[in-house]
Amino acid sequence: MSLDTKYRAIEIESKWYKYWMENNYFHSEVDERTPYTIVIPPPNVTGVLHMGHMLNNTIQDVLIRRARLKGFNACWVPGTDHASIATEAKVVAKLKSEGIDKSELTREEFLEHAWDWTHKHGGIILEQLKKLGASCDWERTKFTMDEDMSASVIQVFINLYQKGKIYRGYRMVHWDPEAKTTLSDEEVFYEETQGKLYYLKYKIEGSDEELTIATTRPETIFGDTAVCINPEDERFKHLRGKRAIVPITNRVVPIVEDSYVDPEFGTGCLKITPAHDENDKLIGERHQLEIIDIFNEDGSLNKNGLHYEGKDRFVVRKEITAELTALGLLEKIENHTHKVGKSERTGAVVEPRLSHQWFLKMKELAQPALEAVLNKEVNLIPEKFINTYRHWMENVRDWNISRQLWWGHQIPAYYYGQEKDDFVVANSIEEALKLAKEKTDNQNLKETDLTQDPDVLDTWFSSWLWPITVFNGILEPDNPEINYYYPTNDLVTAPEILFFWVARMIISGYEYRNEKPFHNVYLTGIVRDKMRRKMSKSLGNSPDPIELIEKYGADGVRVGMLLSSPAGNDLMFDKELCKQGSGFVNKIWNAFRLVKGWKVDSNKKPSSTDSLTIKWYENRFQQMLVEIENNYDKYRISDALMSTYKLIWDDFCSWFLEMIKPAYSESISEETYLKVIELFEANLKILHPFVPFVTEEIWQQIAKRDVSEALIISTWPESKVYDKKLIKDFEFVMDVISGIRNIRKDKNISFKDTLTLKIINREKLSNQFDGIISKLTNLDQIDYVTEKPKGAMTFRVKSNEYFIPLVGAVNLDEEREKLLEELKYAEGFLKSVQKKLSNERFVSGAPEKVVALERQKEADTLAKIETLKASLKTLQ
RNA sequence: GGGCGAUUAGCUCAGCUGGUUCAGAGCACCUCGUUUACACCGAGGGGGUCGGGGGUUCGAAUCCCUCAUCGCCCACCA
Repeated sequence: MSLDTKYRAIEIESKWYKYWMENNYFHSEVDERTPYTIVIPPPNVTGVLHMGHMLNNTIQDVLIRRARLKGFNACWVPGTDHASIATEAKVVAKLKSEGIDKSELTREEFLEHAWDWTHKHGGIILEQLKKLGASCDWERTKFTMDEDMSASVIQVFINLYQKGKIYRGYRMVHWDPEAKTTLSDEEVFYEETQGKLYYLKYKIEGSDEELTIATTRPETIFGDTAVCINPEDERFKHLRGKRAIVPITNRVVPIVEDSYVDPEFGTGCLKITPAHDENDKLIGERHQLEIIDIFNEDGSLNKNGLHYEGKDRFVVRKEITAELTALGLLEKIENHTHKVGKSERTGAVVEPRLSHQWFLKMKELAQPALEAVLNKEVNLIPEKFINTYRHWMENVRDWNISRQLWWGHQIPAYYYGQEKDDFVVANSIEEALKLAKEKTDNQNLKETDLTQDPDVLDTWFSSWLWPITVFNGILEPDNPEINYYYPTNDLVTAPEILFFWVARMIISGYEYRNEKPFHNVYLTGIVRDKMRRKMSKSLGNSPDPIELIEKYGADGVRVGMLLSSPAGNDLMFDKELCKQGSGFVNKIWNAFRLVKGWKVDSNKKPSSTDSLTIKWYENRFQQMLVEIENNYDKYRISDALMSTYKLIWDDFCSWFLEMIKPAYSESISEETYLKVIELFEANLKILHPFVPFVTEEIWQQIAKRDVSEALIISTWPESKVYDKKLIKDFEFVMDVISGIRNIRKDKNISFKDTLTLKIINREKLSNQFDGIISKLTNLDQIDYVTEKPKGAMTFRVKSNEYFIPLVGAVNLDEEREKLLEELKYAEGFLKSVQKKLSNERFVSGAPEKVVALERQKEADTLAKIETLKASLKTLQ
């Protein structure tokens, strides 16, 4: 049976994934082993896989597979997030396309549609993760709106309310007029926008004087309740205590003084619209100004907008300009670039809006979470994020947790009256009724007198509990699962959600478990295209991950993703990387094909060179293993991969297999063969986290394995001390081989023609390597000599000289030229070393070790120069 | 406006507390190659005054200052 030259990823990958699933290797139960836990950053339930997920989950899978091999009870909990705004927006859009408006539906009807949508599209992303090879414990799959998850969220809300951490406030919030909901600060992004500065004239009451005010938003004049000047500003001194007339509305408003006003900007006076600007609101509070809200929920003007009622804010901005011009109240318009806040979800320009919202007090809660990161209780990788984290946590503001949506966890507050405080917080209407009766002392209250707050909680208010709730640690804080798996080990996520999510999980961890949620946070970079643009659907520059997998194989894509993604650095993704990845997989496959094709002879005794070669690779493997482990320990996953890659490609394939493989039509001794297989298996183990499929395939082809012997659950190689001297000797040998190959190349001598090698062995390198050298360079003879032979090509390794006699092929001038060049370099080098050594201050100032090293260099170079000179002489 | 990190080969990046892992890796590039695992291969090779300038030091890619460019975070002046 012969194997394909090309590895066929698709069939093989689905075969093994199925096998792993059937045998439940991904599943974890509490047992006596040490746990190693990762909770997945739950993707949006109706989302599809993008490159960011690919990167993220590849890293998680590498970590979890390695932990599994290392004997930990590895548990990777998957799941999805209900993604309140994003999902609701999708459902609304879908309904709209069917001609249904959300406002026509009752809450219940809408939710039914939303659940339909969720069931239809939910979980697609998890199926895609399976294609990538993600070894999640699928039995543990969680959804943030599962019954127990929801109950946990509600319980936490009630608990925080009872602790006085949650309050209801009338605050200026970011309003998304398209989604008709509040946004948190984090959900708003600011974009540099070319806008205009409108100079409006306000008449002064009882005079002909006009006051010009610059504004970017002329449509908000309907909400103006004051005009403000700086008290220090001499120009407006005479206006103190007077009143101004707002254009169009002709409302008379006071002129107030506040140091907030920058006399340098615009005209030095400001119109105050407390309902629609955070700063204006603060000024309004200081001067007890009236608040006039002029907008509807969708960003159109309400009745306060007079004849503009019902028109969109941007339409009004245009039209009002015309009206103001007609009235002669528009002095001028200037271009003005400023940053405009937009909704991350819908892209709509955010409207500051006053409304009743629920808030979580953050200052105190954040304290332990801040300390945990500062004292490395929780490690951020890379560390550069600690600073940003600290900055944010020290300036944390109260968290607006209510959203004017239906899809999500409905806030468990029940209103029984019109007054501000006429509500109770409870986890059921029955309990709410009981509490309301107690609070009001009114035993006649009925359930129908109560209305639950229509708002739902911010999505992050459920995901901030994720590491706890996936193990049911809120409802049953002492259950064996949470006690065993929590705190989790590593969290792998994007730096963009460091504050949204990571910081808040740390906060809730300390609040509810009195313990961090994870030891380490690995922050990946953003996946960008070659032009450094963030990969996004709208730009259309993101490849479809599934297509990539189909083209390059999951193993290939995994390697491609990891080849260039140091923690915290953005990844410039290029399909070429996947090509390199699949090339690597193919290389491994072909190495197996080679070994598999050998004729094995049980009667043959292993040669001494074979034994030596095996000994070398065993030691080299150990040396590289140290490096690989080291990279993992520092979470340098790309480096760990690169070290593994080089070990397999260079050391194992290019050197080891070439050294060990039997000559054409010859057989290999069984003992040697078994050793090679053993080493191959060790390779497979360390490769497995990166390329799980091809390694399992080869593993299973090497021998018939029963279910308890699959590679995925085998054991990571043990670290042993290794022989450095042997490795050094082999490096030397490799240099010799390269030297011979160079001569073949220079002289255009085919590999088929044998050569004779003569050696002046000053380094006393053992002749036990001769077999290896002649095998890889096709020598017919090796002679140890003391005199340089005539008419030979030559090269040196350290002070050893190697000669290959070639009749008529040696060009003496060329040789001399080369030698002279080498000599020149050596002499220059010597000069620089000696200069250093003759510097009194170097010798006395530098550490002894360094000086000794320089002296060694000097001696070595001197010896080399001698050799070169001797060689030159023989050339004369 | 405030803070943080960057700038090393054509590209993506390593270079820890200043001195043989000090100028590196992978890819790309160029040359050569039907050596019977692999052209998703093999053997070679070119390529950087470590962003500019200054300083500290016997010695700087590495420490300090300064300028330039880029990126991120936070706040936001109408």
